Amino acid sequence: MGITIRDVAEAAGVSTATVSRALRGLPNVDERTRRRVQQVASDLDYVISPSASRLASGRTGSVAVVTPYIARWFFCTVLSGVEDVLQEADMDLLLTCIGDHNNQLNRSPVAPRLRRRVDAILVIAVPPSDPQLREIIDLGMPTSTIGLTVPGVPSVTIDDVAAARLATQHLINLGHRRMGIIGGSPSEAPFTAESDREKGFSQALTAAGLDVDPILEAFGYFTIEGGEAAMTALLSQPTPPTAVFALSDEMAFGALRALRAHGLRPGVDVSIVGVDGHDMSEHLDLTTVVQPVTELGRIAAESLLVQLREGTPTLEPIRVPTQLVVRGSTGPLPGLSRD
Amino acid sequence: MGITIRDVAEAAGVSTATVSRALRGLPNVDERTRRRVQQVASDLDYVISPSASRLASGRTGSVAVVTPYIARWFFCTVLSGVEDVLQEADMDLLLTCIGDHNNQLNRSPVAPRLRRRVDAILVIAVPPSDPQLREIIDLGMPTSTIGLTVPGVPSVTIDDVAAARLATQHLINLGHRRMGIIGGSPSEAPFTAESDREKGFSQALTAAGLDVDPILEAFGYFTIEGGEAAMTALLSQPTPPTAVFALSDEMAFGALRALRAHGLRPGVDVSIVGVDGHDMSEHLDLTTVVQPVTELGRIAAESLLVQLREGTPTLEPIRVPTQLVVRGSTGPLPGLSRD
DNA sequence: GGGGTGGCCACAAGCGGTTACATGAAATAA
DNA sequence: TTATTTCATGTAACCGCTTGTGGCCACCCC
Repeated sequence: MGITIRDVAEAAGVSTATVSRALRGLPNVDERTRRRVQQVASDLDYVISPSASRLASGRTGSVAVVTPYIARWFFCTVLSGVEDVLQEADMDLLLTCIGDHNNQLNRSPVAPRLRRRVDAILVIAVPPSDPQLREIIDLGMPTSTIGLTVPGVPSVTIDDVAAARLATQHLINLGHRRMGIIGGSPSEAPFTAESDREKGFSQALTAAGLDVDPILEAFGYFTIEGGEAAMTALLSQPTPPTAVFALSDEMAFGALRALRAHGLRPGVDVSIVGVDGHDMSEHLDLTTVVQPVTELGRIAAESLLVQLREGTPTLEPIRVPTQLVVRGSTGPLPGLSRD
Repeated sequence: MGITIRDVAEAAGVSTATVSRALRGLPNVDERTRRRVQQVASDLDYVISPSASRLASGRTGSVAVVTPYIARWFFCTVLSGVEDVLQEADMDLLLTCIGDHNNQLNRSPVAPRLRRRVDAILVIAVPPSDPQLREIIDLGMPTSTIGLTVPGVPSVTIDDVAAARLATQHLINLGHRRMGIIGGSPSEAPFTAESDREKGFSQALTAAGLDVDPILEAFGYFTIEGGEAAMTALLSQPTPPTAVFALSDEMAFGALRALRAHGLRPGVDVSIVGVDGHDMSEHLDLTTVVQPVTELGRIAAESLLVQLREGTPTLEPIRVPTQLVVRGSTGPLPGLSRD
């Protein structure tokens, strides 16, 4: 039922080899021949068979995106940037989830789902210690990571340490001294972002001559509910923090909610700052360090395409700048004289 | 560099045909032979070449998901359900965006991105009048839609009319009489959900003997900002509504924000109800009609797989039940005597 | 014991492209 | 003029799997 390259060749009066070259824009084809072939192909409504092309050439023309979550803001936003670039480049995007997506364990080997099916792989924000990540890297094909850095593998991230410092310094500048932090999870399989942001927090405090009080750290597991619980825990301290740095906006949303539940006003009684630039942060009036997430995906996809074309990976991690956006959830230390 | 079926055949002392049948679980293979082949294949770390298999069999083993947006709650949540099922079924998921994703126009033909590359297509919530949707249907391959219904094409949706009735009836039951609605956009290319929900709204009002006042309809374009603007417009009426039905949770979020900006308390001064069951709705204390979005994707994928296996599409639309979840954003008509 | 009847398997012809190599003509150099 | 490139195109051997056809053998039934 399908038109084949042979039909086009016949109709154009050339060999299939010429049709192949003409349609793919290869050199050594007479311009008039090329145009004739293109015309015939489009008249016949010819569509190349990807399977045949892939089999013969060894290239698949597709890129896999591997992610631990699909239905979470950061991940689907990255994905959307990636999709945009890949579509532009006429590449297929093969999407696959690993890890415990949707709270279900999914630890089946990922390599068989990828081998021989794609030319390159893009991995979004999994913990560097993830065994499935190892599998992927061991496949030895062009790979790039987004939101995490693995030595020897190209990556695109923000400078998480700097972002956290920025957020924390903002709180320090507002006069806060007793600073809390809402982390991801207690050390097991941390994301790169997680440990780096904690590091930045500590650095900023230390630089300002402040102590890092481990009692003021709670864990929110990067969810809203978790953030709420963490904030509640912090508020139940004998001397609660006056300002809290949440490692992600979603946890900060939960924290805001906990504040409200305690009758405390964000930015007045307690300040909260997040990291992400989540869509909702503006609407919840959250101060946050914005990272250009769509761009992260776009840049990673683009650099991967370059790598595919040139064969030379960009090994130095690509760092994308962030920006502090001050909103109502942060304010001066209560009782601080400002007149 | 890759191990081929020939290597396996040699090592197992059988023909490639037998290897092919053995590994795919086809009948007419001796159990002992099958086991031997499987053993050899796994010893050799053999991975079948999808391109070759596709070329020879004509089946691609992949399903396309076509969506107008990736980074929006409804769409990525559906996608995650779809991915889950497809992965389980060992099918590749080819993701492609159409329409104006990320506010950029993208009206390039979608058929060439799909033809010969997938066995079936899943389309998420595009307007039924979308020309790209026509293209897809005209491809004539197994197709199913999620969140919209096209005559003759299998679909999975909620009963949008009923959902809207449910929401509206809830407001009526609370004593509200002057009801506003935040719609998508003024009539041009409406989503199925859009027109159906408007219909349900009208039905409920009419059934309660109330008028549908066109002045109390504003448009929010399914975004938070749009919802906020729409609510602001409604509030500027000489006689603003006491309760508003928003066609989506995201628009309802915007409406809540507009209320707050006007110093009005949701559920006390003005009631707001949405549709979706968005992740954030609980945290924003929004009353909403919850639709099981992940399930929508899951069910659609499953029925598509059945169709692929049996060859018989389920033509009657599959309707998934919804549920009204009452939260703080709706309350009795202000001034209504309740003692 | 001859003619089914199945079960298991090998043979080999595709599937629809890509690409190394060959060819021949025109252009250029010697 | 002849030898040498250069360019456009054709030839044909794959790429690695699937599947229709047919062979062989064991078993069964009259």
